[in-house]
Amino acid sequence: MTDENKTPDKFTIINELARRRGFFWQSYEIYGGVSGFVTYGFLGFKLKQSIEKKLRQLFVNKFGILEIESPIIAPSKVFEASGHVGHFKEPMVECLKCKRRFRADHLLQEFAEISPSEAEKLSLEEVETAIDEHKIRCPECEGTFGEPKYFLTMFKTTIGPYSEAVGYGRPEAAQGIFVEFRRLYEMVREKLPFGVMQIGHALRNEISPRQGLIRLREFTIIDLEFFFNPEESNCFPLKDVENETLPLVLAEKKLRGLEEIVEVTVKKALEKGYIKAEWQAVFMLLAKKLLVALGVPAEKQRFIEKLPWEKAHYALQSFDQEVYVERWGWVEVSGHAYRTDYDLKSHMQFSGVDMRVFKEHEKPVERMQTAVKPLMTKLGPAFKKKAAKVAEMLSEADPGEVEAHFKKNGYYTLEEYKVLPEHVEITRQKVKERGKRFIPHVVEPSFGSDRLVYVALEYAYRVKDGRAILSFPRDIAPIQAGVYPLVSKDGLPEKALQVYKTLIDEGFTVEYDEAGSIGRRYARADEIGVPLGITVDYETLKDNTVTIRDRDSWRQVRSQIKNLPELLHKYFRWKADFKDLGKPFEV
RNA sequence: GCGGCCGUAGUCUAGUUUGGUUAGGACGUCAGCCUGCCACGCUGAGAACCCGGGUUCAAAUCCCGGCGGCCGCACCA
Repeated sequence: MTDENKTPDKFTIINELARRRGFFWQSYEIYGGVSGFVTYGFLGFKLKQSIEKKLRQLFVNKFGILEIESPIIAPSKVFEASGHVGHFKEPMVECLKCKRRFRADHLLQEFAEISPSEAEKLSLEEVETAIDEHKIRCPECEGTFGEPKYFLTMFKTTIGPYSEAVGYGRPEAAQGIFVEFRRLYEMVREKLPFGVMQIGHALRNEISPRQGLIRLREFTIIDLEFFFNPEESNCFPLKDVENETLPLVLAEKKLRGLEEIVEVTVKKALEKGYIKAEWQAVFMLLAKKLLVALGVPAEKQRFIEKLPWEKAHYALQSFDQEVYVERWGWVEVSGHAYRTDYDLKSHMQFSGVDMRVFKEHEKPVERMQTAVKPLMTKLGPAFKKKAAKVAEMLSEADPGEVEAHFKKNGYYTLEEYKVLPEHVEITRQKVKERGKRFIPHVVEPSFGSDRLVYVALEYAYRVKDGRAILSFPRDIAPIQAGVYPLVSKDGLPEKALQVYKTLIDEGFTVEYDEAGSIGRRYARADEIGVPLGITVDYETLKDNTVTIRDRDSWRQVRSQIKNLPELLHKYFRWKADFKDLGKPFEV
């Protein structure tokens, strides 16, 4: 803490409030704390749950998206196939003089003109040799470099205590979906498009996580993988949203040094090719709506396109949804990547399991097929014991190619065997092709749950008469209502407790508080964002009415206790406004 | 990970320069009283020197290491 910065910024205030009131705090405090790990208290946990619930309302339920849960630890094969082992492990060199660190592969690209793909393949020894050969020095201070070392930002472990089997903590939940694709596709009865979502923890062993909920080593990721046929335009929700706008910052503009936001409709973004996949545009718009529902106005959001070298290895095109926060400016809250068939294709190669789906043509397509049929009566005498092997190789060969060789040379060679036209019979037959097999494409909206919690907090925070208020949208508030006796005597607490129990039975999240003065109780509730305060006063004892107080306007209305459940249900479902909750009440 | 600044109850902080009483205050919390609508008041209680080592008769204070925080650099697939 330095003296110059006496006025704390919102990040500091939110973190302090979060710790004091139990939203979240750094984990393992009794052992000095470990950076990059956070524990949510009761309120933070509830808030996070409400946010995830909101996302389910907007995305998941509407499109029949399946939600699953898969393990955090995966065998190394999974992340080798996904490309993460290759991309999370980078050779680094440190300048012995100024201690700055550089990506060794980047240095080689820049100063030794080694292509990125070649640089990636080099071993540590080769990297060291190449640096020596090209006499590469520190670009900052001309110092010499120490030995190159890998840094790996995935958490590594062994599966089984005595085992050498390497496992990794997942850096994203997406792979848990891709590896199960066959089964999931069966579960939706083999129909495209469909989506699968997973909310769960992910691990990234960050070098220096120092931004509270914004950058954690263990965090909650929301990965939604949406599978579709790239050749078929059946993005059914598109028409509902095509005239709504997205704030985009395009890569081509960024390249020219402009970070200007262009506000374009979904329709235009697709027509102009700004966004390459229809589903991606739809999810981006839904992501914008989600953030609005969490209290972040549209003008504090933007979608910034990643430049080719900024993109993840799996993405054809990707946008980061960013929210403006006070301390850091634009901060990513979700990523929208067009992953194409990258992941499924890769798992198909590594596992040998067919990840393709079959799509039936509307009408079977008929076409002529050439086949090369070995004539064993001729092959036998010609190749003796090797005849069977030759026959097998022939059946695997491309018939068109065999035929062409016969025409051109009069024979076809298979390894050391020379096959003559009389050894085989070439047939042509009509085949009906009923459909085709292809690998579905994927667009992926991926949210950082913890970042959503943080921006919801920052945007809910305001100060009124010197008091902190968290003005959460009513449906994400961790506690929905507080019930208070006006004074803690004359039977008011007993009556208030009755009201409290009634509301609990109705399924509301309610707190009861009788400590201190009524003003203090309102203040305490405002600070954790309780939208409604229900106060039992002396009138209540006469006519069973209570006052209801609005957190944001501090106005009050008066209503019958027996009507509370219905009124509150309507209010929290946005079917009623505060003024509809009762008759205006002035003290 | 590097450099700079820093670490005292839940929070903010006095004390550290110059080692020496029972580590002081405010807010919050809890209990009791009070309280007829926005942190009222009174009484009381609980609660702290980041961790480890060293120097010293004596360490919150000086030294070293670790952990953590803020800022900058690097990193953020």
